[in-house]
Amino acid sequence: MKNELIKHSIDLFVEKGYSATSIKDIVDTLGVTKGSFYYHFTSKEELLMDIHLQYIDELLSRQKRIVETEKTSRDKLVKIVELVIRDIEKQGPIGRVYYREIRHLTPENAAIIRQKRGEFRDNIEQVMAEGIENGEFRKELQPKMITFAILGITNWSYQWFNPQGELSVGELADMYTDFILNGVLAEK
Amino acid sequence: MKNELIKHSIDLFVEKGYSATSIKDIVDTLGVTKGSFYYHFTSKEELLMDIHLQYIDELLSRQKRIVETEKTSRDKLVKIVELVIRDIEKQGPIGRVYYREIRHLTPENAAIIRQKRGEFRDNIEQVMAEGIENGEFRKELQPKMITFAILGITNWSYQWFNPQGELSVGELADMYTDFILNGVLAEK
Amino acid sequence: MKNELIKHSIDLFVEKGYSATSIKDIVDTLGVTKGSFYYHFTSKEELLMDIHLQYIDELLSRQKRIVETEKTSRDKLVKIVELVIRDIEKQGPIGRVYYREIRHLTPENAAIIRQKRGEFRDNIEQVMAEGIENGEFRKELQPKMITFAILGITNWSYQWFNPQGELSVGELADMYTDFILNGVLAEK
Amino acid sequence: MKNELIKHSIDLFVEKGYSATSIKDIVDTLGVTKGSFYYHFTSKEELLMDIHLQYIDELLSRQKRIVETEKTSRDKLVKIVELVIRDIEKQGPIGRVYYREIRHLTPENAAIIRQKRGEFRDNIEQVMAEGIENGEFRKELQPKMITFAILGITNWSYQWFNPQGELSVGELADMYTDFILNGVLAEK
DNA sequence: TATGAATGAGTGTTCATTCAT
DNA sequence: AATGAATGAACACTCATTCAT
Repeated sequence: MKNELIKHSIDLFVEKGYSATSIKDIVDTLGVTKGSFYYHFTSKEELLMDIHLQYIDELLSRQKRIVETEKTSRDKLVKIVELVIRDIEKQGPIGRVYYREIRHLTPENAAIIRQKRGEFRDNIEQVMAEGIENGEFRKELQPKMITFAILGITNWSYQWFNPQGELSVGELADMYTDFILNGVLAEK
Repeated sequence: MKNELIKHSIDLFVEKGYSATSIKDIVDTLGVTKGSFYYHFTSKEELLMDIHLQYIDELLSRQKRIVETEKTSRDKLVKIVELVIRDIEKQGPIGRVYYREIRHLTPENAAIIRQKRGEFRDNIEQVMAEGIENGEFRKELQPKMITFAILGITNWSYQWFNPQGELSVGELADMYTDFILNGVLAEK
Repeated sequence: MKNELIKHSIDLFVEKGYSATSIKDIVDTLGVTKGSFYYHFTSKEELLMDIHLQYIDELLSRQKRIVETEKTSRDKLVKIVELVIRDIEKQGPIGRVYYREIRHLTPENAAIIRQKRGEFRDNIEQVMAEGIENGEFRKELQPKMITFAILGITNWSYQWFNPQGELSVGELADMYTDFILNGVLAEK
Repeated sequence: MKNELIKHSIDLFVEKGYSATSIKDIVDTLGVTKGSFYYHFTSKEELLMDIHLQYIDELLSRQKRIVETEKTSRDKLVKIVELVIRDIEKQGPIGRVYYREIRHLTPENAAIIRQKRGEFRDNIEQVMAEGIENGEFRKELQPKMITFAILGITNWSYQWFNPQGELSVGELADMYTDFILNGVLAEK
């Protein structure tokens, strides 16, 4: 039930936004009552926090595995980009909620999520820094700014990319890793 | 007065989001009454539409001038990226409202804005296509996808970049044009 | 201008009711502004009072002439019924406002109108009483109740009768005077 | 609770009219909150529709029984008049709301009510037509117009008759059936 | 005469939340 | 684990009225 509630509320949050989605909207799609919702969640915000946590925690753990497994900075970067892009299909629309509704969390909860987001970003930044250091990436790059640029490319895809369209997530991932590598790889 | 209302509401929409900002919030910051708001706007949504129109129309007209003035595809691309990045400082926080709140427009109004967004994107796409054709840009690039990547980089900056921070908009623009050019320019 | 305002507001009051008609509705149909309305009327209620007064005063004066002019009770009654029925066409929809919106007058103004309504009713009642006394009408009738019955027949016509329909006001008046006379005239 | 709300709102609608009665007025008389009102009704108009339906449905079903039970046209007519007049006391002031506030229903709902009103009128018309055919009523009568006259007499009573006054509903009913019969019965 | 801008109280309605059952 | 009823604060919006110009 709790998972059902989460699943349906994500769809609604994507479609109408968190503020514009009422508890009634959520429970109506499941045919249960509001009281039932409040048995499983103490507040609407707790639900939102659950969604955020679930998403970022999975992303972080998979990112960690990549960093530990891959050898070269180049491969680490490629795999992380692929992770985020391919997730558009797998995790579905949750990503859009994730980037948009953080301001509706309480300051404390927002801080927790921001910290985890920071971790994810820091991990990319570190890959960049290592790559620059070991000569894989160009020396002039500023790891922090390039990280934001990469996140911009990938996150923005959640806004416009349709996995059911003419391009598959795989093709999009290939295209973008290619583009990014061209921007960062040192000339041979 | 109408302009004052627009200005203050942008700040509030940035901070709390459109749905979470009440008309009362807006008029209170100006010390006027709700009745006054409704003298100038027929609805909250009209205000949001005004904000969207004002923003995209200015962007479009400046983009048009760039495309007409600059000679090479490279310069066109550089200037457009600069236009968007430097706007973070000039137009201030309005950009964040622009990308986030479109779903609160009526379908008709949203369609109008989406069409103008499409124009802006199409213009970049055309610059890419021209550059590829005349040999300035790499042959393998897909104009459409690269355009989305560029928009991802620039738009995402509205989410995190602080013009009062250690980096100026000018420096960020330089960095990003450099990164993008590296990704698209054909080897010499 | 004042007369224009009265004329258009009657139409709106008929259509939507007094409460549901706003000053804005009224002035919009004339293309003027609210300030203009308040130059001519001190309040919305004053307008309503004007409408009531105009209507009842004309009715009363015409009724008075009938009572003074006609000889028999029967003719007095017939002419009064005709007066009210034929007015559906002449005065148009004002009658419907008259009977419906009196409760939106201030108590003082409502009292004035009710008193004039009372006069109109009393005059009919007196015709009935005279007719009974002089043997024209049946002895068993109670003037007061019959008066209300007659007013019911005539006033109700304002609710359903369409002067542009298959029946003319003249025909309706004939039919109803006939029906009423059958109910009240003493057998010969 | 729902019934309580209906009961109290009828009183207020009678007194001040539908438009001039606010939800707050209604719930304040019961000491509950607006939220509670909206738990039971989806809108103010739904409440108005409920009132209309409740009234006309009962009237129609009782009218139907009369038409099926009574033998002569005369008796049918007498019983129907009595039904409406006696209802002033039983159903109380609801009748006044019924005839006055129909224009505040949505067009769809108004159509439903108007159709039921039409049925009630048609049933009387048919009694008239039968009575004329079988010789009980005068040949010259036009069933439709006489029906409106009868409805005028009875409905108007809702506006002025006070069941607690000097006359009882029974006496009023007798008086009016007598008056109407005099107007319609064929001479013997 | 008329306007345009503003007011402030009020309207119908929504909604997150509570709680006895 | 879930319901049905209720709350109360908030919301977008309306409107009669005022008033300087």
